[in-house]
Amino acid sequence: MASTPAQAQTALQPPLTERGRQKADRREAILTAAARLFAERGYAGVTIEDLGTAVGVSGPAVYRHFTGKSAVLAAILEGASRSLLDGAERVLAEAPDAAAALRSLIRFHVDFALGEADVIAVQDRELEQLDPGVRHEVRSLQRRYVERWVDTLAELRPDRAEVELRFRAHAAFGLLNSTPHSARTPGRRPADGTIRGILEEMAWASLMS
Amino acid sequence: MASTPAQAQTALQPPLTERGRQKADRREAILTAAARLFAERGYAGVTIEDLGTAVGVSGPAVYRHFTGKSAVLAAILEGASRSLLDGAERVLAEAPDAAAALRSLIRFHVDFALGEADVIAVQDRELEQLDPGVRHEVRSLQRRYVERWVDTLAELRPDRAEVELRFRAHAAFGLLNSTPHSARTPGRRPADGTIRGILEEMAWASLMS
DNA sequence: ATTTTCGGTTAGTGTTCACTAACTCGATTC
DNA sequence: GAATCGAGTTAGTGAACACTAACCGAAAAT
Repeated sequence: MASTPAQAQTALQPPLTERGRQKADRREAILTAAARLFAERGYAGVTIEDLGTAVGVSGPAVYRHFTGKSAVLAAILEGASRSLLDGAERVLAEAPDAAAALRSLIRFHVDFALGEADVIAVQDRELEQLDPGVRHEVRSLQRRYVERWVDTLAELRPDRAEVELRFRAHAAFGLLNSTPHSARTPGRRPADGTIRGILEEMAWASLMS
Repeated sequence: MASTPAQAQTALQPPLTERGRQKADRREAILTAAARLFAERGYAGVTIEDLGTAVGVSGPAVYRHFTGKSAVLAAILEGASRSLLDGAERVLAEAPDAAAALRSLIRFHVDFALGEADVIAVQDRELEQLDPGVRHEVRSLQRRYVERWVDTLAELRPDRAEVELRFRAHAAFGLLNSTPHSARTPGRRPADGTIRGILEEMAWASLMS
């Protein structure tokens, strides 16, 4: 998951002490383990005890890092949507034209979906489990991410209505986010390098068709 | 529990009596309501009491129709995967050539995804919650459905490896099944007729690119 | 007309689980 | 070196919930 988006949950000023660093590490470990477990068994199928055990502490120790189970989910989803938006903006800033921009957006999203498959699976499935406040925040970040795609698409296809472009972007996300799903099914897949190319090709073709 | 893999949903011999018909109706009502609720709040977020209330009875009456909560989910997912497979076979039997077959498969899947959005959402998300026996059965049905797509694609693109075609089919399902997801987000969408055309176009373009 | 069947009811029961309480002990601070 | 802090521990606690028990009354079977 990396990035630790902005301020979010890590203390405003992480004290540079030994204990402070270990605490930050453990927090990160919990988030990684939680993403994997939530992706595998669903948010409701994972207990606080499971989260602790997964990082070598037991049960209530998790409350030293998060105010509750839903806060863990919130941190994962908020981090993911923030990373996505940040990445899109970084990518767009460097693109010389709209065609290159779309190519880069697709490539970035493919990288994210393959690299953070657990997080993607959780984001797709457990949005409704969030507390209303955080859910609204995550939705807002996601909406802004989509708008970056729509703006880019609008440059390439000014003939199409914005609602259609938005709809197409969502469909493309469904396509690109399919790997975390099918990764769970035990079917054989092409090699990782090959997958990347296929996904990029399919996404481009579907969006520009 | 459950462990009624085969005959499952419709009774072996639906007795033509009054009570028998009412029972079948109620069973169907529970399944419909359950699909909607599971799609909205997730399998674990719905109680047996909720299921009863949704059809006007209360709580334990559901056990007169299903052996337990997981049996309700099993009936939904088994019914869905069976409908999909049956539909694909019906459609393929009538197609004059591979191109028409793929067009029909896509159209059929779009219809299903738009018509049974709740079921699709549940199938995507709650497969892991099934008891192992039923999960295996559903997986098997899904696999056979995918194979229909792969066989059709293989006729059209004999140059491509089967693993690639299978992977592309999965990605296309992600694209086509995105509407039940985005239906939940409150973004404005194109009219229903328009959606159909766009999805078909995108799916075709991505598969054949 | 009598008996049986069965879909419904309300009232438990046992378990699981998020979260809290009280305490421990090494690292940090003074 | 003494005082404090805070991340960890184990032992509850209370609520939610899947499922069972016991009963009821109308439809179905005899």
